This record gives sequence, C-alpha cells and structure tokens, in this order.
Amino acid sequence: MAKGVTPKSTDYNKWYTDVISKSQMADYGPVKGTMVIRPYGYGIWENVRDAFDSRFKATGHTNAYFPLFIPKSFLSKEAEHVEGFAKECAVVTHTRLKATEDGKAVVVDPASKLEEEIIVRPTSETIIWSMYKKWINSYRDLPLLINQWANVVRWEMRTRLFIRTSEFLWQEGHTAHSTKKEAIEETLKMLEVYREVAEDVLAIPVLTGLKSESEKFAGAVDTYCIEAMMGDKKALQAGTSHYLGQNFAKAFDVKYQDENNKEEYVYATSWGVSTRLIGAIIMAHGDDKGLRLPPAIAPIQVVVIPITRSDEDGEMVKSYLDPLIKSLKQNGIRVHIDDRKKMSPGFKFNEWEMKGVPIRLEVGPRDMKQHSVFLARRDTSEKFGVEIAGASSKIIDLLDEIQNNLFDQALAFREDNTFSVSSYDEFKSIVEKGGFIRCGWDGDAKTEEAVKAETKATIRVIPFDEKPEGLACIYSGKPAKHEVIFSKAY
RNA sequence: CGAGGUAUAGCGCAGUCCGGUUAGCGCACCUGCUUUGGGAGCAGGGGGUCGCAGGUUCGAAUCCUGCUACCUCGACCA
Repeated sequence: MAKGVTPKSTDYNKWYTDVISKSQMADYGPVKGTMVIRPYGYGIWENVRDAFDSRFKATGHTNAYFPLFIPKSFLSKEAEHVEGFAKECAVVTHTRLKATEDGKAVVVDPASKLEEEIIVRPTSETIIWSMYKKWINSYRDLPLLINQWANVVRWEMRTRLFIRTSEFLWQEGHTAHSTKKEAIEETLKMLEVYREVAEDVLAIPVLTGLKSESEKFAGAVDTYCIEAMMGDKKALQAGTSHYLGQNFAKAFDVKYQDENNKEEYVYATSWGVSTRLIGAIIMAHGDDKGLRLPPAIAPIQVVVIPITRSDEDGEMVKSYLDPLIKSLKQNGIRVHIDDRKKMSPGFKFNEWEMKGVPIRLEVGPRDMKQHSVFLARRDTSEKFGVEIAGASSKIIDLLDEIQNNLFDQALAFREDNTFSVSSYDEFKSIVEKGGFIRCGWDGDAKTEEAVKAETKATIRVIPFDEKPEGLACIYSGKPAKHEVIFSKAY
C-alpha cells in the first residue's frame, strides 16, 4: 500500500476515497451503496450534529422520532412528492425468511407477503403529516416545531462515500404554522442556522439563496439552500430549507381553527442537513497530506507525541506535561496523548496529519531542557517551539486562528474561482475548467435545461444578493430575470 | 438501467496469451532483538476452497459456457 494519498491534482476522486479510508473515517458496507461510519468519522459527525442540535433547541425546536416504515399509500398523497421519490424507494414486501429444504440457505417465505407494502422512508414528510393531522386542531397547537435525527434510504445508482449513499444519517425539521408569513420566516431562519454552522463551525463559506424550479425539493413551494464550493471547484448542496406552503396540509387534511372559529389549512416547512456535510468538510479543507479539520468539530484538537528513548523518559515527559494537559482539558480542549510504543514518531506525525488533527504537540528531552514544547499547525504546516509556561493559552488562541484560517482559505479559493462572464463561449470554457459562474438567466426552465444538456452545469442557487437589473441571459440573450450561479455539481 | 472493464491473502498487484512441481511479490499482521525529533532495521512466522457454478483435459488460477459482484462512463439524484 502506498504511504500517502493520491495527490488531488492527479485524481481528485481517488484522493477523496483515499483520504476517507486512510483516515479511517468510513468503509464500504457489504450492500452496494452502503457505508460504515467508523469511530473517527462518527466522532466528527457527533460534533457536527451537536452544533446543529443546540441551535435547533435555542430556536424553540424539540426532537422526536418517527418510524422508519411508511405505508406505501402515504407517499402517493402529494403528487409532486411521489414523483420525486418513487424511483428510489426500498420496499418491504415480505416479513419472513425460511430455510431451504437442504437447510443451506434462506429464502423469502411467500406466505408472508404483505397486503399493503411498506416503504422505507426516503424522507419523513408523509408520516409526520399523518401524525400532525391528529395533533393539530386549534391555533393554540401552533406553531409545532419538531426535529428528528434519523437515517433515511434512497436507492441510488451511483454512490460516493458521504456524498451520496443509499442510506445516510440526517436531521429533518418539520414545522407547522398558522400563517404563510410565519412559515416563510421559519424557512429563512433555519437556513440562517445552516449558514452559521457551515461557516462558523465547519469553516465552509456558503452561498445562500433560492433553488430554481427544476432543482427544488419535490413537494415544496420554494427550496432555499446553502451551496459550497469543493476543492475541485464543483458545487455541493450542503443543506436545504423548504417552504412547503399548504401542499402537505392539504394532502393530509391538516386544518386548524383560528380565533374566529374558522378552519384553515396549516402552513409548513421542512429543512435538513446530512452526513453529506462530512464529505463537504473533506473536500473543502483537505490537502495532499489528508484531512484538515476545523478545530470546532475535530474529535481530537491537540495530539501529543512524546519523543522518548526509554521508559524513564516516558515518565519524565508525562510529569513534565501533566500541568499543561490538565489546563487544556479544563478549558474544554480535546487532547489525545499518542504514547504507542511500537510506532516511530515520524509514523505518528503522518498518521495524525492524515486524520486532520489541527495541532500536534511534540515533547522530547530537547524541549524539556529548554522548558518548552514544540507545536506544528496542520493548516499551514508551520512548526515552532513555545515556552511551556504559556503554552496552554497559546494553544487555545492558535485553535481559533486555525478555525479562522481554514475559513479564509476556503473563501479565497471560492472567490478566485467565481467568474462573471459576458458570452456563452466564455461560459463554456469556464465550466470546462471548473468554477462558479455568476450570470444572467431569463428565468425559463427550458434555457436552464439546454445549458445543462450542453455543458452539464446547472443553476446551483439564485443568490439573495442577486442584481439582475441590466443583465442579459447568458444563453438566450433576453433580459435576465435573475442573476444566478451556474456550476457543475455533485 | 445501457456501454466497456475487472475479479488471485486484509489491501495493492504478478502469474492467465502459450494448461504441467508445493501459486508468488510488496504493504499490513504475529514473535524476538536493536531502534525512536518526518512513514525504523534485522531475523523468524501465520494467512489462499485463485469471485461462484458447470464443462473440456491425465492434469485448470490459466481453455470453454453460464451466473454474480465490483469499477469507469452515460441516464437519475441530498
């Protein structure tokens, strides 16, 4: 096995899968398209999850859990919704297996065929709205603000670890409101939560705005999104927030009585982010040495590598470091001491760099003599010694600096690779070499489709800060209805 | 689901064209000793129904047929 990862410039896709397997984040499951999230990857997810969860709670939401299984009939209640998901649903048709005659294999027991088939949730709007019908009667029951953390299944043809797998973990918020205004406010509020976590916690700059009609969620009136640029200059949809109008309320007959005793359908939102964000972290920050994790979500923020020649050295290093480690832990810093005997320090350096640990702290006899410790930054590869006396606060500051620097680097990369164009030829050449294109669009779905067919670029987002005035559509030349971001995407 | 490719140890591969000892190499793994500030060295060791099922042959990883899985590229997608 080669020692490092395939360089990004040689083969980006290979680089991506190399990083995941060598950092031990995930592995392939036995069923095609499934993924095992290994402890290191799951530790990252737990931190990502907690960052969102605390903000959901702070904005008044509570968690609940709805079943994995949904009656097949539910999915067909909302016409666009069924069309969007029908092609990728896992269906339960039987409930038993039995051994074959020779006892060597198991087969489906035909006698156990279900009357009504059950689908495995690709998303939970339908089952949740079937319950909301029971729970919502009066305006006093609103707003209803529920989130669930769950797994969902979408039977995918082509999969990619974290980015697109048949089963994935996510969070789906489902809210019900008495007015359209309030529901739209909720949709935008949660989009803002997504933006904040993406940028401040994951250090990934995102564009925010509206999806075009063809890219929106099946069943939504409007889909808003956060859209990020990956290291290969392709776009990744990192989170979506949907204003669902009364579509699901009508499909599931969810009405409330207002103060005037009048019945009305409720207004809905749903919003989700998934383990796809782990893929975004890898592709937004990773380099040819492996992962680079933002300190805010790194399972280990500081890895300590003692450089010792004997057991006595080991003991000395331990007592030398004890106060510093204690101080870091008291400040909530996640520290890990790698005192494995069999591995050489060089091996450990490479391994922890692969795993993206923000700061490495080395201590050997040389440092002890100088009353110092030796630090290495993962983001910049800078190395330097610091006095052990002030090391704790230095490290805490440095973690902040690394967090900010990762964001700044990703932002600079996106800005360097975002272009305004004035001709379709120019448009095509930029799509070819990669990047975001900001340009006018006439608002016609046919134009969007033609561009996609010719270049594979799609409208990623109609940004909130669009300025379509005076722009012409890049394809048709007609006056632009919107200023949009075109790019190839995952 | 359409086109192409691949399948040999945990991983990466050679051997297949042209059938013939006991199927080999690198990494990883185990044991021991020496090492340790950028992927340590030496010595010894374990691990394979050669994807599955048939067939041809005195003899099959190697030839033939069927199946299955995976990969790449298209259509579809958080």
